Amino acid sequence: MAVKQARQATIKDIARELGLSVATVSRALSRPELLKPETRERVLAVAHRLGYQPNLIARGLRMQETRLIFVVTRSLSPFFLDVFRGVEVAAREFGYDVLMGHTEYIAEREGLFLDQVASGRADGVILVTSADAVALATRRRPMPPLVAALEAIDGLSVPTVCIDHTEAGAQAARHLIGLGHRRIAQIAGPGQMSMAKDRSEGFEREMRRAGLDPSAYPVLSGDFSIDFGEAAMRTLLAATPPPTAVFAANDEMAVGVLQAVKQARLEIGRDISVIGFNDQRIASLYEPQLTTVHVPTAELGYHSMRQMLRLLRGESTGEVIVLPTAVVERQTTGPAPAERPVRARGEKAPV
Amino acid sequence: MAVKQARQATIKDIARELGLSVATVSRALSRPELLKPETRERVLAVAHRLGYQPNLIARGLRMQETRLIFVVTRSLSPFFLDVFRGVEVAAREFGYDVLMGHTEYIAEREGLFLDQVASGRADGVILVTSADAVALATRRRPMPPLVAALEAIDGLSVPTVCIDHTEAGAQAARHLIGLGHRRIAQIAGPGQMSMAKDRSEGFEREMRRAGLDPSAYPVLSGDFSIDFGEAAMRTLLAATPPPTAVFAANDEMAVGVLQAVKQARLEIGRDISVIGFNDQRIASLYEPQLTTVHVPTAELGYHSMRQMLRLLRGESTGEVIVLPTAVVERQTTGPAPAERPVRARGEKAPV
DNA sequence: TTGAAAGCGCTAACAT
DNA sequence: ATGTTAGCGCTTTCAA
Repeated sequence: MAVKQARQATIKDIARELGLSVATVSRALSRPELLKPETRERVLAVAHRLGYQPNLIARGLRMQETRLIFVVTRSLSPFFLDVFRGVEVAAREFGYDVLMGHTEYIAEREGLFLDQVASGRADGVILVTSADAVALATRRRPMPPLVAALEAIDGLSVPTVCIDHTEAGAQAARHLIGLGHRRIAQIAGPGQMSMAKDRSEGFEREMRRAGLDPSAYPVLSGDFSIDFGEAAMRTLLAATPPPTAVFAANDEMAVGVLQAVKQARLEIGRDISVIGFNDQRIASLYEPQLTTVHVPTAELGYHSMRQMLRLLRGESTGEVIVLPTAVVERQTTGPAPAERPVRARGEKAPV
Repeated sequence: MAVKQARQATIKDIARELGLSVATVSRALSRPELLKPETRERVLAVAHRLGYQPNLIARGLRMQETRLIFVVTRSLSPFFLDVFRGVEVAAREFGYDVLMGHTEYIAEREGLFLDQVASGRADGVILVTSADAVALATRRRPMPPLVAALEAIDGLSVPTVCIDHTEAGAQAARHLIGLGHRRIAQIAGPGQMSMAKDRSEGFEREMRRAGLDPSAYPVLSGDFSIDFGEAAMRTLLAATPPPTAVFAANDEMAVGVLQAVKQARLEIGRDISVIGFNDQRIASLYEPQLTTVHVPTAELGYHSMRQMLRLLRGESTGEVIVLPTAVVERQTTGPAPAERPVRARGEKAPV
């Protein structure tokens, strides 16, 4: 007696089996208080026996909502994972599901995720760092619920949860300058990313304020990879005189810098100070432990989801939340080394 | 003239605008060859102008498929990310989408993802490491399309793409033994994870084969974290005599081991050899670079997705694909240190 | 080549 | 307290 049971049970199956209407079965599942307890029990029992699972597609079609949010990142680095975890916490609090997708730095794939929302697969997307606002907004009517995390999307006014990248860059500079460094180089992020530019600008602004020339060393623009950091540092080390301190726009590049410094047999934190950005796990894991600008990743995610929820309820528009950053001082930065005196501008050489 | 355009356009809107039936519009979009070219063009033009996006929910309801696959992992470690990337490659080749979710080691959350499939949100799930087969299979009728990646699911016969964890453990042991080590300790993975047990067993089997006692040192069962590895190693270092080589069941614990060795001011690769497992990025990044058992993560993902596709077409059942592993020798293992001679069993002491 | 109509599984008015 | 009915947006017979 091969019982054919290949199909998922539906409320119709349950209704038929009990001689009830589908409406009653639906109510038993979603608004049990409306039913006579006995009926409710009977329905639930059969539902359980049949292994019933509500068809969320059908429900979504009817309700016009999925209670699903997509988190879209550019890559799958551990950094974004931390943001995602924060999103999840908030999502779970409010009965939403979250799934993660990534674009591999292909700008148009951001749009594809938005289309998924337009297609009813999710209620909204949290975009952690966006590439191309113009392409995003164009040809998308209406614009699906969208919140920007980590950085604002240029030219697009959507709820945003970010950090002040400019100020964070300035913090890095102040740390180094406060330690007495004057020959300071920076390794920036990708030139097209506005958050990379902001960090860079904040950094340079602070250098100028301290009377230093931010272009004394070439500002190398990297791809956030360890390899790039290493190569860049080799270049910087070849300068005469070499810098005594380096700011790398993320921790991975900073690790590359450290590798190069080690290879050059210089002492980290003494001959050369290095500060990173993000405070990823590798920062405290690497040896020596990396001084870096802490970014509250999980909080970024958490508040992004909260904003999304508000947006979905029609409560919020274009609001910007800025989370604080701070330098975490560990082992890779120290006082500027004593040196044969280098003249500051306008200062006279001793006789 | 505030144009109200809050709703996504539907085929109905397009049909109305052109005085066509929804059927024709639908065909223009999905089976254009059936239409008079001119009509097709008109439909496409309006669709484009209205920013039309097909409602995948509705289509899914009708077609009973989503072309979406969930990849479910226990945690969001970089290791699983690599597997996910492999899945994506295969998915894209065949016009599927993939989204990633994780269970935070909560066994029942695996079931929730399966329920999502039963609920029509996705066509199947690729489970990268499963906790509880029994709970998984119970009360789920019919069983949604499922493939196991990385390890087989005990007691559940589903398509599987894995490595031979037992053999991989044996490879680690052979490497150490081949280097002349005889005082070898191991730090195993979580006791409930069968893949952890398998690695452990393979390792011990090989030790016995070489006449060594695998329980000479306590086998510590950890949670795959760096901290555990470090603590475990401190324990092992306190033994007299301490081991000259250690096998850690993943790279993170191995890194913890290395930290402890450094703190003890012993030389890695000379006083103590350490071998890890997985060959994650940190393995080649850490200093010194970690010798480890390479696991083909991306391939694991890629083939899992291929299996899923086959399963969805009704082509495959219970097939198991085993991918090869191999020791990658780097800097943390070396010849066993010369020592005051320790007698092998039955060997006479010199007079 | 196109249209009418049914139906995927569910929920919510609106009856009763 | 429960049933009837319409409809979410789409695809697909079946007819014309």
